[in-house]
Order: sequence, then C-alpha cells, then structure tokens
Amino acid sequence: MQRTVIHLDMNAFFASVEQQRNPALRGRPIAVVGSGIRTVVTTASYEARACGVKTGMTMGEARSRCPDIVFVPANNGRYADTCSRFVALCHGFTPFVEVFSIDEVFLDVTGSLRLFGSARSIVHTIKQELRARFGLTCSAGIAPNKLLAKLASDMEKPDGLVEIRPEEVAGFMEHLPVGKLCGIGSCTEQKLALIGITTCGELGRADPLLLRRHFGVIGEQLIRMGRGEDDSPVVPVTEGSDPKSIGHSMTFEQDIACRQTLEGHLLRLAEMVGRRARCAGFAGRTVAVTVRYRDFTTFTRRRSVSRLICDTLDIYEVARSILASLRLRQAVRLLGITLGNLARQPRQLELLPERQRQQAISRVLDEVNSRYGDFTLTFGSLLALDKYTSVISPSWRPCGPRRAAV
DNA sequence: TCTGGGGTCCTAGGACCC
DNA sequence: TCTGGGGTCCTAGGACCC
Repeated sequence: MQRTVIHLDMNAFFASVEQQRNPALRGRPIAVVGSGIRTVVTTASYEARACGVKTGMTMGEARSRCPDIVFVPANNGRYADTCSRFVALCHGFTPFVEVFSIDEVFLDVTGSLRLFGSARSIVHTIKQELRARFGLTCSAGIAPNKLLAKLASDMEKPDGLVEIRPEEVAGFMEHLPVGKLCGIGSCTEQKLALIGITTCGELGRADPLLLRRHFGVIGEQLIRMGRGEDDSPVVPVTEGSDPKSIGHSMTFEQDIACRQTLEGHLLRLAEMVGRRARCAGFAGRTVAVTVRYRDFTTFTRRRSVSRLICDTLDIYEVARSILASLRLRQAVRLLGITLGNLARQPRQLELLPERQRQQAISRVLDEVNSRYGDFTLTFGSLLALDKYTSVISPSWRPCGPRRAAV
C-alpha cells in the first residue's frame, strides 16, 4: 500500500522562538546558548548563519565570525510548550504524528488525503497556521516514506516544500551522495567510499554479501536505504516505546581534580536522574558513570545491581562506588550518570523501614522541586555547589520521561 | 575558537553455566 | 582430568541522531 508521509522541520527553531518572543531580536543575528562559560551555540538565527555561525560553535568563535551577535540563554520550557502546541496543530490532520525531536515531526497522512485533498494542501495549511499562530516557519518534505520525506524537507530551507513522488524515487536517488541519508554519518560514508560507493544509486546496486562483510547486519538495510526504501511506520506520540535509559551529564566551568567535589556533583546528577526516573515511573538496574578528562578523553564505567533502583541515594551509592574504583589520571572536565536497564515500576510500599524513610524523602523532594523548580529543596551537601541549570535537550519528547527534564 | 547534552542501536569480548 | 559448544548476561566502546 502506497503511503504518503510528511516531514516537517522547524527552521532555526530555538532562535526563531526567541525572536518571536522578543521583537528587538527580530532581524538580528542571535544564537541560543546553554548556561555557563563552556557552552556552545545550540541554534543560530538565519542572520547569524549568514555570517558563518553554526550549531556547536563556542561563543568565542561565534563572536569572532559575527561581532554583532546576541547570545540568548536557552529556555527549555518555552520550546517544549511551542512544540506541544505545534503537535496539537498537526493532530488536526492525522492521528499519526511522530515527534522525532523537539523541532521535527513526521505525519502519515495516507488516510487523510480524501478529507483534505492532498499532502500539499495539508502542508500549506500547517505552514499558514504555524506562521499565524507562532510566527514560525518550517521546511516540509512529502514522500512515500520517512527516509525520503526527511531527505525532501532538507532540500529547501527555510520555509521550503519538496515532494518526491514514487515514480521519481529512482532518478532522485541515482546521484545523491550517501551521506545525505539519515542514518549514514561521516564514518559510514568513509567506509562506503573505501569500497567504491559514494552515491545512493551505487549503494542500491551494491552486492549484499560485500556490504554484509563490511557492515554486518545493517548491510542489507544500507542497500534498501540506497534505493530509497523504508517501511518503518510513523509512530504516534501515544504509542512511543518505553525509554531504555535516562541520563544527565555536566561540563564543569573549570576542570575538577578533587574527589570530594566530584562526589558532590555526582550526588546532584544522581538526584537529577533519579527524579526524572521516578516522575516517569521507571527504575533501572544499571548505573553508568561517564568521565571526560581535561584532554577530552572520555570513557564510561557501568555497574549493575540485583534490584531495580530509582532513589537518588541508591543511584548515588552505585555511582560513587564506580568513581571510587577509578584511578583518575587527569582533572575531570565532564561527569555524567546514566540509569539503564529500565523497567516500569509503580511506586510500591517498601518493607524495610530505612527504605520507607528514603522513599518518603524522595517523594517530598520531587513534589517541591516539581512545583518550585529544580534543586529548590535538595541535599545539604549540594548547596555548596554552583547553581546548575540543565542545558537544552533537543531530544525532548512531549510525553514520557524526557518531559520531566524540561 | 578549545570543543554541550540526551538518547538509541550494534558489536565484541569475557564470565559463567549447562 | 581435559575439551567443545551453545546460551545468557554483563561491560566497554563506537556510530549515529537531534
């Protein structure tokens, strides 16, 4: 059955939201950045991009390329709210809306065409509404599947609309560089080039055995991608799968060599991770600690425990034991905790009095912090640390555990 | 100009058990 | 006493996405 899929990609989303909120920023080069000194550009406005400012640049480099640039601190809640309202707008056309990231959605409109005429007319209406209600623009792609729709939306920015019809797919793929496909990054692109494959046309005709030898199980998947084939469904928000892990990490303003200070930060990270897990009703069996040294060497150490945990102090204890087992060779630039092996866990009554007490403390902390903001109420040892606001998470989803991070 | 943060999936190797 | 193979779980790391 032929499907019709739309991919919508908000243009310079965070920056555009800020420019809408503050008219003084409109028409000016701005960059949305995280908190702290060691932050990077998360989104640059088109005015800033014209000067060469890109996502991932340091503030220093952005300023050197664009002396007039205005740095705007990120406001997660604002972007999350806009995204939610945008998704609600899309739901007016189909129940099959997949939130791919905070600024991207897929719509399967196969069953909506008779009602709304065509995918193009749906896109035009959404674009009009997006401009009228939010003052924002998006780039759209229309195609028989998600892979091609995403490819199409990337071709005209900003405010574009590109449609790839089924009969156009082969011709369209023939000379397209493989690196344009979502799923083929620079590593895979280079490995493919080594065996003489640079275009999707070549990839689509490649020998399955050759690709399997070089890429394992994804070999045949790559060939299908080269042909523009993709049967993955548009997964509605409500049917999204459970998360596999919940994590937080932080880059310090200055590298830290003192273990005691690191342990303090570890407790804070454990609290952030634990609270999100508890709010979402998940607990995990594996705790991973990520360390990045001054020279950017980064590694992870994991430890699994026999029972599911989600309380801050339980997570902290495992993380601390991991940290204690490490011989730190350099000052630490970044520290992170991830809780993995997640399973749904409704709050249950603990039998041990100590656990009951711990659970009660967690509950009060969660309630107060949800109402009045992160770390309003926290462990005494955290008060000595700098106030830390979590940086933007572009992977935010409007429901599920990620919401708790906003 | 010194380089953010949050995820998923896959692979490889080792431990352990049958 | 020695050896082989299969299955499962765990850990570490890499590639990729936003």
